[in-house]
Amino acid sequence: MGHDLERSSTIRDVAAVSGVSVGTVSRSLNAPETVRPVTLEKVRAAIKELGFQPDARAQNMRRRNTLTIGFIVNDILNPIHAMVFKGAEAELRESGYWLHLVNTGGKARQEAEAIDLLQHGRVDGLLMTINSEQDPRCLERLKKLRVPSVLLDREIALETDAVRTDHASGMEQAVSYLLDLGHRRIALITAGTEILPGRERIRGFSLAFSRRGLPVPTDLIRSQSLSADFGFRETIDLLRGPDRPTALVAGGNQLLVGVLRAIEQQGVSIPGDLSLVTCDRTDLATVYAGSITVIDRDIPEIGRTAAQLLLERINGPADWPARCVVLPTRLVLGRSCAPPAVRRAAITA
Amino acid sequence: MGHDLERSSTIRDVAAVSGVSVGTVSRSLNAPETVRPVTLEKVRAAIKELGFQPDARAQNMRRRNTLTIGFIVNDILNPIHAMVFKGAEAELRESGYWLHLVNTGGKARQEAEAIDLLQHGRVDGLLMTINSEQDPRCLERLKKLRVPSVLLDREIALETDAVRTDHASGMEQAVSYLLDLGHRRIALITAGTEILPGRERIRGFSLAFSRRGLPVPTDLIRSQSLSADFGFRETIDLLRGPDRPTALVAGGNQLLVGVLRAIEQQGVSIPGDLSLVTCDRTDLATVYAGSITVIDRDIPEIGRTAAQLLLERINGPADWPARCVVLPTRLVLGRSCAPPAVRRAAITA
DNA sequence: TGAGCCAATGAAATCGTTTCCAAGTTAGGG
DNA sequence: CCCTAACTTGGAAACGATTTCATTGGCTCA
Repeated sequence: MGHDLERSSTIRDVAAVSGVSVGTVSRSLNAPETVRPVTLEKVRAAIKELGFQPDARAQNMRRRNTLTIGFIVNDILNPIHAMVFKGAEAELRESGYWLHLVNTGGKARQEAEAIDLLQHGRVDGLLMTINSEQDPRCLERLKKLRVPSVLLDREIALETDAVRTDHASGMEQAVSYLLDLGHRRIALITAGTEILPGRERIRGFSLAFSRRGLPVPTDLIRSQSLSADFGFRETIDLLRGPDRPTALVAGGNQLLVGVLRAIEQQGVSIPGDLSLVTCDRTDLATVYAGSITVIDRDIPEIGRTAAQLLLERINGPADWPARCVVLPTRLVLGRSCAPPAVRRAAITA
Repeated sequence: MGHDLERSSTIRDVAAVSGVSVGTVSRSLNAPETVRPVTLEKVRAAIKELGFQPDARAQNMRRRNTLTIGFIVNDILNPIHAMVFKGAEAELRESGYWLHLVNTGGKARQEAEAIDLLQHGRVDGLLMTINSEQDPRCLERLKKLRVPSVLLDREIALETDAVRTDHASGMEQAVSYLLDLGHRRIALITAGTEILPGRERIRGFSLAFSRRGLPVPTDLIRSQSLSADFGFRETIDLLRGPDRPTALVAGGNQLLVGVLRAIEQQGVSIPGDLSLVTCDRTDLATVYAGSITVIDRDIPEIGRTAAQLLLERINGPADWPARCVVLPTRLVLGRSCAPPAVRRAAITA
């Protein structure tokens, strides 16, 4: 390996070799237009000869920044988060930033800890999908945050820049589509109301019914978690229950995994026995049953937008008011929806 | 937001408040057993009063490390990479390290650039899945790498620590299983031979045939890329071709996406018309057709192992010889394989 | 030819820690 | 009671860059 064997050269070595002062070397690097061409040439020759590259640690120290952004996320395995990350990274790398990725597993303690540790000179800014919107420990940390930050698809009781998605409209549109097809027993499985997407999706779901003067099938709303396990459990329960739904909306891409597992296990045919809508166009959603109807959104755009907000906040004046960008959704039809079959349950209703 | 409004307190402020020298404050933090209990108490009180936390930039500067590891990867959206990341992160965070995640998109230029820029004090070590095993630019960079590094599932012409997977055995086992079922026209779609997994999978594939004295169906080997698009194209081609295969191995998890897309499009039934085996247990693989038979491996373990190798390298003597750990695979049966249907092609054969 | 100005450069301070060294303090043994 | 050894502590020198300030030198213009 041989790393660390010979000390790497410093700006002082370059100065010595090129016969100028360290200040001049520094200026040659950071403001070459202020140094005489002939001097610049000497310095550059020395730099090349020594293979010099400035030490990032020393630069961070002196410049009082790190060109690093912290990206705090529940689970990078979730393709949504990975796509947001990619969007943000593409944007930030252009401005010379690196990303610290921190996986919290959604646990409040880990989240609080991450926020804490990333302070004090480790990062210049933060992009985060905090799951514990109400957790007092996290809120306290966030309140005394000393670096700019952007919150992704979450809402907290603080003035913070944020990028959100209009989940409510998307859900309303999807449910309206199902209602148009003739469905009434429509089920929704989604996150708990402690996080924004859960609240918004339930709001959109209910709105679609109430706008038409129809009663909201509250017995079919299962709102607790975004995990595949929860999706599996609730789908089984819904399929086994009396007066079972004719349509189901998986309100989360991980939930879909559980929902489909249950559907496979129960031998339910899509869209014959059950119409299915999901959120976010993942591989699974595009492949299964020849493609599932999906409430789609431009995920990388979330990351890009967040990155832009953050950069503006970092470079702009500190006293700007907090901004919140809400991105749209659109319904992309697949082959997973059809009018409900006329079944006993439907007739007796 | 109010960031950066008041300068945060330094170790000097703490020293002033507690009435001791900066050296003592530093020792209170880093070697509390060497400072008198009563002094320690004073210092701790001052720290609490001021809300002091040491500046990471200055620590990095002085200690000549950053407690940061670079993780260079093709595409974090690939669940395999995300899982490896999680495994590595869990391990490294325990030792106090953070991870810089860099997405290269697999382009040699980006990879070379990432290696370059992460040098010189930005990270203490590197975990990477370099795609351009042969790219001269990358090789050159890697050769003069000044930080410890571990290569993931790749092979380069350099002495480097590495973690690999025994793809060949896994593939041989899978193909043997298909041969046992009676298949002879078995197709393989996988990466090009410029990267290790491609070479190894083809080797294992061929081995299974030759061990039984059977001719290797080289016309059914499609080795070029791990992308979904390639999987789609080649599957369509294989299905349309004369004497079409009765079994197919998707040699890569992203390839599977394309393979399934083609299968859905062509209305092929699994396992009725075609037996299917894939690599790595992704959501798609566990859900589709009630679960696909898979050449499985413990992915997080790759990350954990790599992290351990790296930590040992960082803390150990610099002149250890390079080590290479090869992790095993195992075949997990799903519902995607069956004996081949007796078709015209099979009869004439 | 000399005053004045601008551009280019060198020297030194600085960023906030850690760490080395020397000095001061305490305790224990003779 | 003194001497030595072992603890504690303060002061100062790093770490490697950036940046300020002062100086030098070369020009221009009167």
